[in-house]
Amino acid sequence: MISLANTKPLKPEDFPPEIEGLRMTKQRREVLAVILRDRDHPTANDVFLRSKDRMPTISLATVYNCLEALVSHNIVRQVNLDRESSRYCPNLSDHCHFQDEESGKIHDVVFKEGVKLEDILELPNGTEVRHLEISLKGIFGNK
Amino acid sequence: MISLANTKPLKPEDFPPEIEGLRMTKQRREVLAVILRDRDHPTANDVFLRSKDRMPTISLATVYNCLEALVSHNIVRQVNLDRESSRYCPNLSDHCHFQDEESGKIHDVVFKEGVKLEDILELPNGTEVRHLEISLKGIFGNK
DNA sequence: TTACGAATTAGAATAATTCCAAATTCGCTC
DNA sequence: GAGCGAATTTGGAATTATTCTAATTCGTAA
Repeated sequence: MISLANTKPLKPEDFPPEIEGLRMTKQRREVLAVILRDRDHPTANDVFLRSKDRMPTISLATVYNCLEALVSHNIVRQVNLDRESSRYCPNLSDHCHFQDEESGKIHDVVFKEGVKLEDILELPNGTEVRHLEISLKGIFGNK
Repeated sequence: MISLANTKPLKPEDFPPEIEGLRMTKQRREVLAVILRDRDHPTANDVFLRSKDRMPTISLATVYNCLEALVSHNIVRQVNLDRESSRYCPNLSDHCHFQDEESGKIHDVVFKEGVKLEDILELPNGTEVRHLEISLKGIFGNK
């Protein structure tokens, strides 16, 4: 899997014609560019509003379509915290999310070196973990 | 904090007049009884349908009210998986949730003895974790 | 350039949850 | 037990995020 996590394409035009088997249309480029530019875990509506700057005709439905395409092709990750709207994250590496209750900001948090799931959870034999989501809330320390 | 996790009150009438500072009304008793009886992580609507058996006049709005009262008084726990409706769980001890992708069933999973958050996550100094939610999906092993 | 399947669009539809205002019930005090 | 203010319940309307639908447009390949 290629990772766009650390690339900084300034323009949607910079994307290749296809990523992870997904054909990159104008709208998908724009949506992806927004998510890679502002790494602040925007909601679908945030992405919609920001995309409209460069592409005033884009519709909210298209943003949802694009997000769903990007997520199902493992190009961006969908993040669900509580019952709030889904957020989108270009960081594909294993990590979890910490929502600061004062600022509302969401921080990526990584596992300590060498931590494995089997070491921390009591899982019955034969269990196959396909998805894992860890979310935290509280006060996030010194930045 | 008292724990109702292992009690098995057969009748709502068995509850004391007040739990965790929350006055137990007829409806709150009924809702709590349902959650303690069938420990299958029901949704608000599930609770509503089941409550109607004993209390045909209860309304969905009341079920939501009762659930919110029970949750905010730490009598039951609200569980959010993905974008699905919230589910409710009488197990207040530290645990996480595993949704089996074949059966749809939700299993409680506990941490291994002695595991502490600080040991597994890279959290900046001064971080105060107030809520933690871990959810897993995949195939749940033997039993 | 034409044709075809895929993608986009606007708006309607859906589903979970919350809000609201009226009716009821509760816990007290007399 | 009657009266009273506060809390709770109720049904229905409102809200919000998301999905669906049907019509249009786009992109590519012949």
